[in-house]
Amino acid sequence: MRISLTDREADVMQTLWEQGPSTVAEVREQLADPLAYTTVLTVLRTLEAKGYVGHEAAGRGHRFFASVKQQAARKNAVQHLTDKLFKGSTELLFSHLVSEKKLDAEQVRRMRQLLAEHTDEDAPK
Amino acid sequence: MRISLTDREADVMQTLWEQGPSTVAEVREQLADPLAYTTVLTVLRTLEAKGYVGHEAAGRGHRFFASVKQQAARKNAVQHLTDKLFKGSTELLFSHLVSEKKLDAEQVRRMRQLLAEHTDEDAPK
DNA sequence: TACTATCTACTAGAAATGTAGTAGAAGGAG
DNA sequence: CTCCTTCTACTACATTTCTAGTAGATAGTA
Repeated sequence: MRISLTDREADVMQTLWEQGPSTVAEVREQLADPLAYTTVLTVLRTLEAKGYVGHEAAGRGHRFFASVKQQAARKNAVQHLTDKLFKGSTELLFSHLVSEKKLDAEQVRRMRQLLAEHTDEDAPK
Repeated sequence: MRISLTDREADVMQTLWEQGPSTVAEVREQLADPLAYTTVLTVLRTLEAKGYVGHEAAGRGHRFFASVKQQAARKNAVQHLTDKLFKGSTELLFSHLVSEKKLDAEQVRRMRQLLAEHTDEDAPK
């Protein structure tokens, strides 16, 4: 499934992923920008229409929940970015991250660690 | 300067970065999707209005050129993605790349190489 | 039961995005 | 000089994104 989120939609999905199933009011409280109640509801409805969110009755109102995984959304977004600005090359993106971001020694260490783990999995011997 | 490109704008910028200053017709030829001549011109005008592109007279027509660096655009886009879907954490993005993308041994080797170079620069001793 | 707060459904409208047509200028071909 | 091609400027319009208002249902409260 292809997942494409607008900026605002990403904000809302983020709260659902982090907080779990939530009411409109709960999502609204979590958002950094002050939006009208109905605005949040509209975004949730859009997400539901796109199939990324579902809802169930909860007392007087509804409780919304993410129906796509955060990892899937991340994968799609990274792929999109890679295609559009890095000629489809993950390595190019990686190289950009390493050289452009000012990483301190500790960060580099952790990244090396991650890579090392991955290498071991792929090429155990 | 903050740089935000739409999908189509990114396509056009890509040809300008790769091919250098180009006429509308030249940009059009480079694009993967078959767009009307005027459509390409419109996108270029939009980019110019945003300040990402400039143009100079060239015979009967114009020659357009990128006035922002590809690296700057990449940086902006990566930052945006990181903020929206990775809680602002470059490390989280990195970790996603390493674990989600199926990297072969050779790719991992090159990435380690890149990191190693970076480590040396930052912490020579 | 009447009032008030809370919620959803429906509607609305500005701005951005994506694509393209039309008119008209200009230059080369015959 | 007239015609055809090429190119820009201006206009147009559907779709998506973003934000929010209004109407009406519902449920707790006095």
